[in-house]
Amino acid sequence: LRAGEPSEEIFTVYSGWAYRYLQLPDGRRQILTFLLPGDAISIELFTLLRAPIPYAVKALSPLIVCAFDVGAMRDLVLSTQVQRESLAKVFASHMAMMDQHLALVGRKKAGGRVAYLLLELEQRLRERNLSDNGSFDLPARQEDLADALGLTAVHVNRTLVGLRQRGLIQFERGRMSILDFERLKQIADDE
Amino acid sequence: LRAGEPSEEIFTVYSGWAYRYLQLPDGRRQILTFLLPGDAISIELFTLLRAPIPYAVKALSPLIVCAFDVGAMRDLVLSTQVQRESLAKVFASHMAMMDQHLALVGRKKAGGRVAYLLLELEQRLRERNLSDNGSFDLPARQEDLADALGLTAVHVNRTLVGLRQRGLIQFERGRMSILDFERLKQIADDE
DNA sequence: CGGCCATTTGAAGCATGTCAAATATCGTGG
DNA sequence: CCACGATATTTGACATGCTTCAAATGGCCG
Repeated sequence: LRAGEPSEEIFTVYSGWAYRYLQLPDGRRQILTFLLPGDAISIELFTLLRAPIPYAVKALSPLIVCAFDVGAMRDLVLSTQVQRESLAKVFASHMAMMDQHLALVGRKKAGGRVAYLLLELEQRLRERNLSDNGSFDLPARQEDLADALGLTAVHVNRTLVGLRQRGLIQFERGRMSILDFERLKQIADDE
Repeated sequence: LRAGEPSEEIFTVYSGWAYRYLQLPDGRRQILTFLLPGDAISIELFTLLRAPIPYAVKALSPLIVCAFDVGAMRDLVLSTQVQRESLAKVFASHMAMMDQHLALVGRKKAGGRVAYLLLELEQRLRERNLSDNGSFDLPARQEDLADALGLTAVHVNRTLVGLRQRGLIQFERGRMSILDFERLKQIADDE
């Protein structure tokens, strides 16, 4: 999805990963959210019709999405009290997540940012039964993690290697495992 | 407002400034949004009842707020098509602003961050007739700007002084003036 | 097997942070 | 109304975390 294009359809991720991002005037890019299976892309389209979205979306892996007509979807999610409650929770938890990311990027150093992101991804995947005991598929390259965390790919690499050497994580091409949740959480909090 | 406390009322700012922020485990703080006259504090309470808010809010200056019963407000904003449209726009523009901030903090250096923030504040104030030709009251201290931008108060100071020496802005205790919008925009884009 | 892309590592530079002290401004009580 | 203490801004010197540039290594796919 390109920034600025209005959409007649609203999508959700069925399988695979994608990401929402902003392309800056100077060419750099900030990844705003990783979109995982079960996530809605463009949640504002639940209530906003015919609006251009102010960001772009790209797939990180082969992606299967579900497409819904925005008008029909809007009528559906506003139709009952239960639906409206659910929608409100989707918005609220999305905003809470974005707030956390801002604090992460604004106030933590590399170690804490990487640790937090890994823990967050693992938790979101676990809720969807896509994490096997801390081990999960990670289609994002280190450069993608960097663009999400406000760092350089090189520095993300150094940080990941550091965590691996300390025995906290393990990873290879396309796969990540968290070995020590406790110490990783501590790093996410402290650094 | 303290983080974690549910609220029976939803507030809007009538006059004065406030800010939404997260307090991190290590004591540091990230300011998420400056709340200006006309802004709703806690927009998720428009649709979400009896939910604890995941951030705190503090006044930056003597503050007058309007308080509304959350239940009545929710019924009101969902009552008509026009109201629902307005609400959707409030949510969407809030999310777009937060996305921009994340990109700002994640991918720009100090000069660009400060320039962007000043331009954004001036624009939001101008829409409310609170900017006199680029000149406006700024109750935030440099330390507050720093906590919003992911920088140090010292470094914000150096950056501001730099902009002043170049003749782009002017400021004294509690007041800020933008002298050269064009060059400031250029810095916000380029740096 | 060869080429492409991602990861890894090293060395050097720069932006920002930290610490400390001087100056300026504000609010308050005498 | 002034003097004082508290708080904010400003400046300097130095430390450091992150970036940049460059090259080597490794994995994957055609």
